[in-house]
Amino acid sequence: MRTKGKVKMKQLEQQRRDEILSAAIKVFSRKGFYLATTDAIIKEAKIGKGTMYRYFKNKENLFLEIVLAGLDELDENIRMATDKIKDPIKNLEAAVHTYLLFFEKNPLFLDMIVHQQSEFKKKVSNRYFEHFHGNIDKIRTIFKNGIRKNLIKKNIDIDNCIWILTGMVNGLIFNWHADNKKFSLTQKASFLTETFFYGIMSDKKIRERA
Amino acid sequence: MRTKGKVKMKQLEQQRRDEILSAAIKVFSRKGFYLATTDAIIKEAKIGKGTMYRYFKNKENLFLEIVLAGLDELDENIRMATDKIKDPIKNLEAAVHTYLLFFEKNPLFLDMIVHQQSEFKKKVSNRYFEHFHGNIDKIRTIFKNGIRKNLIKKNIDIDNCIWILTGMVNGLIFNWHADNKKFSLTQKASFLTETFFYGIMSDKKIRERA
Amino acid sequence: MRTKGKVKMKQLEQQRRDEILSAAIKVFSRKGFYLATTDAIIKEAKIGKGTMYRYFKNKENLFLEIVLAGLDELDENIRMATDKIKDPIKNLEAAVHTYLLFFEKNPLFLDMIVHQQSEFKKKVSNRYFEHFHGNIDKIRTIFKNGIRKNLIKKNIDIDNCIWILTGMVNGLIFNWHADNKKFSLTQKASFLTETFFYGIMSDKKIRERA
Amino acid sequence: MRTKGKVKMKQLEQQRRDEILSAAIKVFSRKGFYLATTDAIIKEAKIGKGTMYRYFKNKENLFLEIVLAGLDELDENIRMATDKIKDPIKNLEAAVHTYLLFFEKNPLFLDMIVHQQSEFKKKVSNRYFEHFHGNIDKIRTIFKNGIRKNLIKKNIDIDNCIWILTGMVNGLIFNWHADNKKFSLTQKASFLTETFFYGIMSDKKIRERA
DNA sequence: GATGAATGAGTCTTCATTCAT
DNA sequence: CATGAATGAAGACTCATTCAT
Repeated sequence: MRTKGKVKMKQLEQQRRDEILSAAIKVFSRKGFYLATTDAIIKEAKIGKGTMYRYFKNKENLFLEIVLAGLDELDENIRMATDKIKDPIKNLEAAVHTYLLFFEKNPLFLDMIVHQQSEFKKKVSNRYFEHFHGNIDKIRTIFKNGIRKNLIKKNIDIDNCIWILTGMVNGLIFNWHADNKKFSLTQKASFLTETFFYGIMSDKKIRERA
Repeated sequence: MRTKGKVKMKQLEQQRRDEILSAAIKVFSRKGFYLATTDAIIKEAKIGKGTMYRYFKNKENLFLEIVLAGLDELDENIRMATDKIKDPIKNLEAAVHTYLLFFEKNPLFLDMIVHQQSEFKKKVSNRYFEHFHGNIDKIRTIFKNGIRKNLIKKNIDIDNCIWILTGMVNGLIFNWHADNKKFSLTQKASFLTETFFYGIMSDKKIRERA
Repeated sequence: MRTKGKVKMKQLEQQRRDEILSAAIKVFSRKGFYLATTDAIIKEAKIGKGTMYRYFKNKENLFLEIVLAGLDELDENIRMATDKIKDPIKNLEAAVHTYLLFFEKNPLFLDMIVHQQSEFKKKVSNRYFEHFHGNIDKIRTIFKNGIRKNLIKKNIDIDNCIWILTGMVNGLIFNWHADNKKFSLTQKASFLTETFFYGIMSDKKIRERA
Repeated sequence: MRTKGKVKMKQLEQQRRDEILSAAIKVFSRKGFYLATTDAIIKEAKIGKGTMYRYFKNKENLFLEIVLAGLDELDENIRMATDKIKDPIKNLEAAVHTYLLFFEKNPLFLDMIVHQQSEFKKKVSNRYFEHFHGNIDKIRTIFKNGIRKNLIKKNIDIDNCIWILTGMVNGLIFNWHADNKKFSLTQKASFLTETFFYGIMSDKKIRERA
């Protein structure tokens, strides 16, 4: 009985915690950390100011807990998805799929991490993608030429190619930044394009496939 | 005469502008937008508060001008580097190289865009890269297996492979986010790994190379 | 029976009250009124928040009750100690002794009344007693001179003298403050030193003693 | 010219500082440290919130500066008043007089240090001085008896005596508290009354005076 | 044109008090 | 009756922006 009561309490507390976390994710993803106000969070969670501080030490901790919990879940998802797969290729495929799936299923989580500010961001990113889209047309033309000249696979989806290539490049930069710029970006450039063009598979494997 | 005077003024003004921009880049890259104070910027630029507001409407505008000027320069660099190159493959290679070179030469610019906060960021990113590095060991093992089984090119640099793969994945996600999540992430997954493994080149081209 | 039950309840209630008071004294004396939190008090008393508010209207009342109870006890002690003593001198001596004894036995009670804050207080009082102790050395020298010149009793304890003198002065000020500054401080100055030097006894009494 | 300008600026700054200090003294003395709000202080000083924080790091620092400046002034006053006085008795008399004069001239300063809260304090101190005044009548009677029995000087002002005695006692307690209760209160009791009754002067000096 | 003192709206955070369980 | 989760009023402090000199 007593145990039950305690469990019930814990459940209620856990539920309340989750409600706050859920509200915080919404607000953080909409506004980013700095523009998200505690007022907005408690209003979203429909609780009083003090309640938020009962469950979380402060705004920063609340944010951190969300991020860390997300990363833990992502870890666990990948671990489970790849645990039993012996074939290295399939293992990587599964990991990549799970990783992407996580962000697809938790779009707010990604927003939270990347977001800076709604209005502010728009101004930057609008202009940023003006820039990108302008170039993308050029890149598209280049790919078309490559295909026409039979350099590139015929039935390939050009837009996919572009996503992948720009993803590779931006991702490399992001990794470089996150790794405190320890390696040289440009030294990786040729390897990057080499991989993009020819992949990483061995000749034998390629021949087998053919 | 008057024109000359005006030009001189303009030059001085331009110089003053550049000094402020330079100071702002330093501060923004160190602290991120929200933790960078106007006080820190004017102190770095050795000017008065009012002067900053003579040259830039407000803090946000100052930040935007830096970003947009950077993007313009990047655009121009790529345009110049690729202008005369007809071969699509070489064109892409040049573009990628120039793109990476820009961020390598302007590390503060990247910091400015990505940065959140020194201490705060550390807490998130430490944990974030714990997560990453833990997984990277696993991935490394997988690659070794792939090489041992003659699935993957023998002399490949595994760490480069990992940088490229994680870069592809994170970059795809970043593009997806920046593009307002219009496409499905997981639907790109198989194409991503396919490209990573086999590249985008046509069989003919591959044979020629061989 | 019912009466007995009630009495029992009353006893329990009284005991509970005393426990709360005792806990509150500890916390108030450690932290002072404003920095003492109700949380700290109920934790010290090992009771719930609501219970405290059952027994005391609010934090202020709890504090007041402690002070007033203390003063009542002090009154009672003095009354009992002096009740039967007819000789005015001895009566005063007994009263003073009892008064001092009370604070000596209830150091927390004094802390409660005087305390401001731990850290904060330290900053003030450190500096305050720097000031005092610096002067005390000077005063000590003066007393030594007085003794050497046979102005002051030979076997007197100089430090005691200083305690008494500074006590007289600070106490006068404290009384003046507590009495809403109705009298003139400096007009009391000469009477103060006169008393300190020659006491209040009549010449006859002094001669008798000699 | 430039020097003058700078001096003028410094003067203006100093003046502004003094205005804030003056306003803060008023508010702190009325309300005590904890109940004094920064809002009340800036309202009293007729300045904006930020201005206060331009001149003082925070509320605590503002308070401390006032106290420490007061103590420094007090020190200096005493030093000047006693500097040239060789006679130990007269030196002490001068010091006591100057000390009391300082608090008489700066009643708000004393309030600031001693104050706790307006309304709150009243409740305590009303009751506290009920207690005192009740006893004071008793003490007055005792003194009258002492005079009637020719134990105490005939023309003495009884109320002065009481002020001095209670001042001695409370002051001793205050010193004891401030000195972290290192000595025994009651052991000082007999010395206290002895001094109160007979003073500290040598027999020779007393005889001379007679 | 340059300066930096002044401003006050806007934030986070605390804590006494209440009241449903 | 006891409890402690919930509340929100209140307060300290920051910092982008303005404007008199």
